[in-house]
Amino acid sequence: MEIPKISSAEWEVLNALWEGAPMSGPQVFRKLVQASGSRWHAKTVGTFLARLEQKGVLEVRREGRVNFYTPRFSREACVRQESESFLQRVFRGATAPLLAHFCESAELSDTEVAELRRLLEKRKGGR
Amino acid sequence: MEIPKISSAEWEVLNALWEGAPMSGPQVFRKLVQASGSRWHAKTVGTFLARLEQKGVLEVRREGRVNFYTPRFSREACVRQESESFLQRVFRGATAPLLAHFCESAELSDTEVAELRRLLEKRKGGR
DNA sequence: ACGCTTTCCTTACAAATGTAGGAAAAGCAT
DNA sequence: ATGCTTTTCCTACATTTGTAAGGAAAGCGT
Repeated sequence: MEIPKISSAEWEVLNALWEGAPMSGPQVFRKLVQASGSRWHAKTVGTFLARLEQKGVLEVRREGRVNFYTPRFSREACVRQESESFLQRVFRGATAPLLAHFCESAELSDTEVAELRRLLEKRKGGR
Repeated sequence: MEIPKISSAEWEVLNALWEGAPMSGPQVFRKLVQASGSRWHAKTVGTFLARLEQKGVLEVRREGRVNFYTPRFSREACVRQESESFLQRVFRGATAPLLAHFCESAELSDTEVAELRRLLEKRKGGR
């Protein structure tokens, strides 16, 4: 259940896979190009997929001569882990300043603001 | 004005320096031990300091045989840069889900909750 | 049956990162 | 003066990360 360290490039690959896994190498590659005009060569994406499998982050199912990859960990679990590490590293564990920072720097729609206020409301008085 | 990429270990060193720079190598080392029971050898901390200077992140003033280090960039500027990169990597640029995540996972005092609600309030209707 | 295309697997290599050790210089204690 | 201590500077080395190239195998078109 230990989630290995996921590098920056690997996050992009995973982000592609979390919407729409299982995907083959070329599918992931095309998705990355589509989604974010990926700067990587198809071969490079292949390397990332192989490494993620090595690390145990992806599961591979072979179909004919094609590999299909699926994340072994949920996006939520990975987000949780990475967020915790970010919180410690950059905000020394203090969540309130982190929230303040993103509240101030962000573009938020009125709807989003309302939603967040509701979330905070709920915690009122709860630990 | 370009802030170089700062690694995880380097962040810890910088965090020490931002409270109480300028500091000598040994001072930083002791602070890290004190503050977070640092796992690093004094030599290791020395390497980090040297690298940060190489990268142009720290300024050195020599006093006798001792080096005193000071960050060249404000904590705020570095936090801004790192936060942006985290936002893109993990939340694909969507601030609202990020806020929601930390709102839910955090321990927040009533005072902090109130403060944050005030921050959100202020943005109501503003971009 | 033969070559083109696709997909994978193996290997490569430079830069960044974590983790120090050893030597050198310089001051302190005696 | 001499040796112990402190602090820096240079060097080292394994691992991880970014970035692919080259060759192999297998299916497709003719």
